[in-house]
Amino acid sequence: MPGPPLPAYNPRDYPPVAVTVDMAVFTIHDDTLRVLLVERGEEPFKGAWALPGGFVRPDEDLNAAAARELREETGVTEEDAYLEQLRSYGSPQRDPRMRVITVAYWAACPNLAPPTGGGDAARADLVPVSKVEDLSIDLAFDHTEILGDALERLRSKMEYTAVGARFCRPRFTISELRRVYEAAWNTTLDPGNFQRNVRRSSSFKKARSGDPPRGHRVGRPASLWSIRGELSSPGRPLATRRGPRAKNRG
Amino acid sequence: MPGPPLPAYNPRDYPPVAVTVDMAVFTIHDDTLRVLLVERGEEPFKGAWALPGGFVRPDEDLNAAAARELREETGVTEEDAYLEQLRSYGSPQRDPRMRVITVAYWAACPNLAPPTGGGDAARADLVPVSKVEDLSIDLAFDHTEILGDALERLRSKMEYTAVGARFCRPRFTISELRRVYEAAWNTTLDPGNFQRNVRRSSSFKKARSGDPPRGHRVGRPASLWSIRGELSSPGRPLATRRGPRAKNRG
DNA sequence: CACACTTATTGTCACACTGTCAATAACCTT
DNA sequence: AAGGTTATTGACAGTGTGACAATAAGTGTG
Repeated sequence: MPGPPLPAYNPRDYPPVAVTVDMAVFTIHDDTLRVLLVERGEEPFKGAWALPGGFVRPDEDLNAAAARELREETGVTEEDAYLEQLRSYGSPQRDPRMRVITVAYWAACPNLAPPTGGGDAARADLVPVSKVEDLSIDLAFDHTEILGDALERLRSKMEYTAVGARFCRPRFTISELRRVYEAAWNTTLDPGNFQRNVRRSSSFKKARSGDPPRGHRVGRPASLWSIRGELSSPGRPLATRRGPRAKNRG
Repeated sequence: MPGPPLPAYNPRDYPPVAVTVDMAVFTIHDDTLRVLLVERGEEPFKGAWALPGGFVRPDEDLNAAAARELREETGVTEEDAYLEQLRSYGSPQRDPRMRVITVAYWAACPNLAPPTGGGDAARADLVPVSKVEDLSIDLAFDHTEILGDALERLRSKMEYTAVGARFCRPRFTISELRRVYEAAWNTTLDPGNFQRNVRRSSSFKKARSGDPPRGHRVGRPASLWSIRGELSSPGRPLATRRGPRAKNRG
């Protein structure tokens, strides 16, 4: 927009910095909140699990880089998932090779399929987040911290937005949604109260009809719901998170 | 931590990227939420207002860079203010000179003094955020967007943390705190209800005694309060934000 | 000093929202 | 048709909230 010719910066005037994007891709599998991890093939941290990520390309927007990583790693397009920037991490020693500043993103994907080990040389897996939270698995670089921050953001965002529904397919039952919350918060929620809150929330609407939700068909069939508009809408919480591990019933 | 020698990256293998820190420094002055802006002395956007900021130094952590900028611009040390990373902005064209990725921070400062125009060549001022929100002032680069995001974060964080108190001195009256909320949310809050909520919140405690709060002494003198522990504590909201501009009374 | 005025603080009250738990509905299996 | 399972709706007590009234404790004035 500005008119006059600009003095170009000489890149060598500035210390070399690399900028990467790292992604915490979450999904619910087997009623468990999981994150996609890849095994590092090279030093440093060769053999350790890490969040998928890569360099931001010269003319690529940060969101575009994150969306590209998500697509490359999972095949999931930006349409089908919820993608949000978390924050950046830039401790001078976080990568022993050079100064690397990483912009962390997190994503919520509907029922992601566990990666087939066959494809790449790089192993990838959907790991229950509890394995990282209880330190059974130690991630490369500062990825344990990043994942912790991403989890905190995910869980808290589920309290006051409808983002939890992005773990479900476009049409879902209220029970499916409740199980998402139970998995993410590692808790148990009262079905009646949850039903009441979803029904009252302006973020959801009952689907006109729709396919019956497949699966083991037992009990009264549930009606299908979908997200109304953009999920940014606040509204009341669908449930309140007590402690990270509190149980209501059972 | 890893043992084997590492292949050093050749910086020239990666496109030149500069990493900066930009700060939205907020304070309350004249019962108005204001942000510190500086006037640009060079192209691009010469003469336009911009958020203060600068390059991240080679061996400097991001938070350290933000704290340094805060100190350089305001003299306020990290101790006296609340400082938090917002997010990063990296659109390829956001700076016409070269690829610049900026990590945005925001800060809440207690009663910052308006900069004395005398010192630097660079002019600086505490501008009411409304001037930027209603587009009376157009900021350089993508700083209008950054400031908008920072405002949203500040306002929403005030809902469920005690961060508003960081705009006050260590000891403050409940009314002072209420006026902070009223300025930040551009609204009016019921003094009785606000009092009740502060009293019930675990984030505050009544100061043993303390100096009387100076100023125009009229009306019943108020008792002094301070923050208890770290303000991250959730607790109930001190007030609920209706619309960005809703009024309760008056 | 009593009075008017201002801000702080405490109470009241109706109403909305929440969690607990019971009752009904609708389907599947035997 | 009976029993089992999940979905959905209700009933109820307890708690938090907004609106607003009442009281407390100063300041400044005639």
